[in-house]
Amino acid sequence: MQTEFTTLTLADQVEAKIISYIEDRGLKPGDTLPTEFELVNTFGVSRNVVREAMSRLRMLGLIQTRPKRGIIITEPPLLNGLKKVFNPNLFKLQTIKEMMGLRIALEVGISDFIFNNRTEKLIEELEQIVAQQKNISIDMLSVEDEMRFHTKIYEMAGNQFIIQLNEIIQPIFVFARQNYQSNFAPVNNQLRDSNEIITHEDLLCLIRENRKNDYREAIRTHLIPYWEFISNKTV
Amino acid sequence: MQTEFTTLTLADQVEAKIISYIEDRGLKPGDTLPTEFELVNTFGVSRNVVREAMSRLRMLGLIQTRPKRGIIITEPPLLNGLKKVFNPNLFKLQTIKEMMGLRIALEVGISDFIFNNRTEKLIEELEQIVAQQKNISIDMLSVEDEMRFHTKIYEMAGNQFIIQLNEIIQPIFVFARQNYQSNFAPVNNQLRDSNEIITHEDLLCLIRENRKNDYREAIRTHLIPYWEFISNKTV
DNA sequence: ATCGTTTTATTTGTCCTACAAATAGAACGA
DNA sequence: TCGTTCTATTTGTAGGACAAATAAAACGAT
Repeated sequence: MQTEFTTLTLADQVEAKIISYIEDRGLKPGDTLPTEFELVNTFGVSRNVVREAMSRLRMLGLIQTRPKRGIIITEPPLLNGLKKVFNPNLFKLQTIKEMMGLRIALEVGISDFIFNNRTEKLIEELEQIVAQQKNISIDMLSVEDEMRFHTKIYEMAGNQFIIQLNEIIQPIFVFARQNYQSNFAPVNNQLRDSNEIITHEDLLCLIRENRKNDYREAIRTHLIPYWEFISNKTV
Repeated sequence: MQTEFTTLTLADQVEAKIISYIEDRGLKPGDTLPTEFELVNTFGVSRNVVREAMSRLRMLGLIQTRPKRGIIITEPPLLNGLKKVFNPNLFKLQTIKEMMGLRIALEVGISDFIFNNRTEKLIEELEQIVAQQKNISIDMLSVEDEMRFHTKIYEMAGNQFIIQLNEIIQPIFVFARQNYQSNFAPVNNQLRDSNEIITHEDLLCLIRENRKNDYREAIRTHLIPYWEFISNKTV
């Protein structure tokens, strides 16, 4: 499992053993793990090593530690790790494109969820957002307005995990617009010329009128610029 | 940010500061961080604390450490953290349903990707998989056959991140079939009675014949049992 | 006897020192 | 100039010490 450039430290090993320990015994949130001293004895390593390993699991939200009480297993927030490493500066273009791809797939894929969860209140909130957005140039909204609209769409879908995932990967779009602006403009112009642009207003309208099938088609069209971005081999 | 039940340890604080340090300076993979001793001095904490924080970032794949060379920033594998905490035993039902939801959304959402990436080779591989699968009861495949088919579908979509995400959340379906089997049977029967079942053979056929629009509809139908599972409030 | 308070023992959080192991870079030599 | 050896630096691991928190036990008053 270990590649030739990484060495497996004792902390790595202890960490893996603890994770296995939890899985193998089918432990559940609320159950306790052995104390640091017991772990030191069973693994035959220094307390430092055990503490490094536990520190990692603690960060991931897999355990909680309290003096005297010991180490308690908790239901982990699933995206803690992703959130911490999500820094577009560190990503190569391929990764950025894959994030775009994920976003397209999710937003197309949640269409059914939206219409299943649709409430008057949510629609009104979406109307508010659409009403307040301003074009900064022709058919071009500010990043913030874009984010606000799409975030609300995810909210309507109602899946907390997907909502969080969207929140975490949002910065990718700010980043892409800042760094690859030129890649979006031509597609937009082309779409406008052929009168194919689907605006937020259009999407809102379809949601309000409960036109599920039309929405599924429309959201795909709306996302075409991103699709072009990830398909463009020359960027 | 700190809730009333969690205390922010020094390691938590140092970890956060290092992450900000990387973001604020716009550091990139290959760049180096200060040495442990320098961090000890700048933060005024013990080496232990610094090491706990770096140990976490190391685990996430954000940095690499080597004697004499110091601490080097790397492009982080995005799903390291999720992979480590992904243990269905620890999840409440709501979380399991959300994972199901994610899977449905993704699999519906990647339809366009599949037809964009479709190659003769991949189609043949999918044919192989479908040819080798065996019914364990009427219209019911083994978990392994299910996995093999859908994993190949994700592979056809070609998005590495989504492929990894699918690999990580796979255990949820094994888990759900083992623990909530009874929730799938009635839906399946109902679908069979109304002759609405879409099999893997049907999906393969649509892919082979390049019938993109039909596939988009078919995959939604194919996933109805899962949809019912997550919509069922009484489970 | 019960309830509230104090004490005690345990456990994690932090600091420190020491040494081993790896290695980048300098010094050296052919 | 190139390959080798040496040196200094840096991370990895060990172990000891004490502080802080707190669960559980002991205690005391009503």
